[in-house]
Amino acid sequence: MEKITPTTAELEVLNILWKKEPLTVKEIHELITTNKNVGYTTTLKTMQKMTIKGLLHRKANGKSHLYYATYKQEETRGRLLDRFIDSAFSGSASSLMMQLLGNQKTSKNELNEIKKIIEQMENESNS
Amino acid sequence: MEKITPTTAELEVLNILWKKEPLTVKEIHELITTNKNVGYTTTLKTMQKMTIKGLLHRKANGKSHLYYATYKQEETRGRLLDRFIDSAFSGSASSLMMQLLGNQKTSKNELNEIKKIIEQMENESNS
DNA sequence: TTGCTATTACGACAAAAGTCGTATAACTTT
DNA sequence: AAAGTTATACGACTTTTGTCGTAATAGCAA
Repeated sequence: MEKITPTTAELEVLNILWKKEPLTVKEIHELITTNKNVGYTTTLKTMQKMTIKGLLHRKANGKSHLYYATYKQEETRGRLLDRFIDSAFSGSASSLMMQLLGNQKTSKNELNEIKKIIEQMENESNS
Repeated sequence: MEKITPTTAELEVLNILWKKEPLTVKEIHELITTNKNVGYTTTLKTMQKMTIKGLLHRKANGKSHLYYATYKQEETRGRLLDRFIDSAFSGSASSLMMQLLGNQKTSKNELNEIKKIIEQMENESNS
């Protein structure tokens, strides 16, 4: 039962759906193929499997279906993050943070965003 | 050539090796089996595959071998983190940070540490 | 209502990841 | 040097992921 850990391909679908829900297979496939190059049935099959696993659910809509993400973005990402920290950072969240901040690929804008978030948290915890 | 992205099982080995290097298969296997339950040949095979891929290298040592990680912890973790941010957080590092701070209850001291590091980075990039 | 097209359903295959059994080889010990 | 022990080598099998071809179906158009 506890197995809400989508794969990479599944996350592509979810990330799209979390932005704008619901969507049809066709719509999602069009968005996916702006970056990547896969056949329509591949996307369809992925989504059908996700539905069976419980990651998605759907509603008939004329001849096609409208798909919804079952689990909220934050919940799923939290789970994935925990797993990732365990495997890649030996369970140390602060190691991950340091890595993130030290990473050259993190842009200055992102750093500013992060700084804002931290300041905000500090204010909250002071009150 | 560019493929330094270890799998979960491979990361277990690397995380051990990064702490205390070099080690034999036996030593690593003993450490792995404190948490998990796998056969000796499984660990051995994993490490042999890693050696072929270039993730590990080794040195004869009497009847056995001493293993070393080829890539530094920071480099590997950076690569993994980038990939993870892409797939799980649609490429947004600040989203990940927010998730991290929202999930884990980070202490005030740790927040200050992080803030310091960010300021330091900003100064460096301004110079 | 007959056919056309869009969509889904189903099955199959390939590659990647994880696991282990058995064989071989290399030291030790006697 | 023979026997025993310990480590490695190798191959095989299983599960998970990703991919797609082909068949069936449902709604629309003529």
